[in-house]
Amino acid sequence: MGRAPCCEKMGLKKGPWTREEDDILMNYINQNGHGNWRALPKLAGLLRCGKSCRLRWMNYLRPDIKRGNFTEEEEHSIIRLHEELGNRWSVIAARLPGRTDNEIKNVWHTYLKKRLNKTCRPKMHAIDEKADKKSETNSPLHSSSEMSSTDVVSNLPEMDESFWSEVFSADDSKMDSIEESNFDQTTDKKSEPNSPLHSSSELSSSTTAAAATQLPEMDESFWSEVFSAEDSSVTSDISAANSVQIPLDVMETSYSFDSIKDEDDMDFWYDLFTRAGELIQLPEF
DNA sequence: AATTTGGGCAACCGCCGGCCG
DNA sequence: GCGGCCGGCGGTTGCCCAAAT
Repeated sequence: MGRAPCCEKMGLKKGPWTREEDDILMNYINQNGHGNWRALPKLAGLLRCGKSCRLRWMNYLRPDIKRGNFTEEEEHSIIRLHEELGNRWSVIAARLPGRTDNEIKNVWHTYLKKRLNKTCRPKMHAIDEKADKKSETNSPLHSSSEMSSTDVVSNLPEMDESFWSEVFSADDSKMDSIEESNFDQTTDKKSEPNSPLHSSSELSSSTTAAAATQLPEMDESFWSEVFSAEDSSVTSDISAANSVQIPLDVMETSYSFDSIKDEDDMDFWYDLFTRAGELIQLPEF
């Protein structure tokens, strides 16, 4: 390419826009349209490059931009669309009226991605471990325990975006079903009636898969509470049951790395995360 | 109260592809 | 077909501010 950066010329201002600059740009575009962005700043009397003007207009000054926090519905859409489209922020933005690609990108990187990672990482690792162990032994459950939980955490792989799609390939219909199922991601996941582990089958597997794309806030203390309190009612509830269905609130809200004690635990985690929504046999605790 | 840390967000940078002469 | 211009896009940076220490 070799084309010089548009702002290379000296004398062009960079950095945050002032109110006065905003007014000038807005007034000019309202009266004349933006036309040629490169020529615009000169015509409007701004000491900015055209690119900067365009960005300011597109991301901030346009009258049709919706300001303020993203709604739950918008967040769901972003997660779903990102799964479907990847990092094509402009395409995603086009499907969210009033939202800019930059805004969506920011929301993704600062908020939604972390939520996905928080929930997904232990599962990834569990699956990784499972694969490793399967390559070493045919036994899916063996008790050798050379890897500490510290190692487990330090060896966590980076999450690949495609992984999420592979594991929870939630499509639109699934998203619809979750919406219809009155799944309330705003609810505190530890609160009743969404008990941490229960034996009913209220939640379909498609619902679970879809909900995995919604990922509400995680309460990291939850699993510690479940697994560390030997005499807790929750633990005894688990022990008393032959099988459970892993409910959404468990999938989404809870784990603690500290609760991963050994490789048997890892196997449990593997089952937990890969068979959520199914009726599963409980391991021995 | 002062300092550090981390999150949120606006803006910048470099690359790409389409258009046009 | 080629090269330059331009708009658009996605990744990244850096500032600001609030929360934590």
